[in-house]
Amino acid sequence: LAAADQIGEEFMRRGLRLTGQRAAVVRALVGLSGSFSVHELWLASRRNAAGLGIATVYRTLDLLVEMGAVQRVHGRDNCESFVMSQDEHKHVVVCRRCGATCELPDIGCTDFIADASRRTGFRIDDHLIQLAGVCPRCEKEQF
Amino acid sequence: LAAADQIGEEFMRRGLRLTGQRAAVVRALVGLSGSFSVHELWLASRRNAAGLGIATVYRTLDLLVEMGAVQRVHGRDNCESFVMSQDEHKHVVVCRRCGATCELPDIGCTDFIADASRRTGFRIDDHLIQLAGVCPRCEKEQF
DNA sequence: GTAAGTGCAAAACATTTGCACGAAT
DNA sequence: ATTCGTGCAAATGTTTTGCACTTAC
Repeated sequence: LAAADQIGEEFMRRGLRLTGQRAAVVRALVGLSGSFSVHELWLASRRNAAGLGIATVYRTLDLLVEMGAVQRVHGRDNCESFVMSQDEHKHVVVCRRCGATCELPDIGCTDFIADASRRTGFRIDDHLIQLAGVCPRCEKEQF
Repeated sequence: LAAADQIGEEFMRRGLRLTGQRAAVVRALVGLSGSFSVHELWLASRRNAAGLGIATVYRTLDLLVEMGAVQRVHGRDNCESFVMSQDEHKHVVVCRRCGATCELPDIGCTDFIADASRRTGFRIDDHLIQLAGVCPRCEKEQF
């Protein structure tokens, strides 16, 4: 996919080496649909690079988050999932059943945030908005 | 505080015993302003109950979350903070500097969520909205 | 050639659990 | 009395780190 190449270039741009292991993680990343755990990403990456250590996945994931290619998904309790983020900063809807995700533009929540700022007096400069539910496909497949 | 008593009653109502340790945790809880970690709650609770084990704090915190008296606070990365929640389900604004929190009513985000549902086709039944910024007090205290 | 990256194993944490003892009803 | 709750310590699971070895540049 083109997305993988784009991320690869971003590594270079930042003066980071695009090693075989990092490329393997990135290729696995774009192959995974929806949200995933570190462990899942590790398993998927290993198919592209035998013997890949999980520590490398953690280290690469840190970089990917830092460069905005991946973002953390927060559940009501657990927060150990991630998703690839197509663009800059988007909100995400996660399917509680299959983990599928869908992104949403910022537009629409600005009023809400401005109002919150007005009510509380806080200077609000960051927000975490994540919706959860059931995706159309799972909805159709009955229970 | 009255809040502590109210939570104490909720324990009884659920057929749970209001032990000295649980009361100590609750008293510490209402004393803490803003968000706190498990460890911080443990330290504060110990002042009310010497020798209190951290396992008990974890267990009590689970109950408090279950009964809606406390909710988890999600940061962009770490998710190990909690806040006391006055009412049912509210959104929270957290001060990145001092951890102070302020709650917001659901009203205002319903349009946004309805729109998200329309756009994505998901049946959305849960949402996590947490804003971050700087509180008025910290803002005044310069840098 | 050299700095950056990797795998491995150990360490560091955070959280949960089993169990014998103590406390509340 | 009997059940429920607690402390302790061990177990668990996850993430980080130190270090010798390797690799991309």
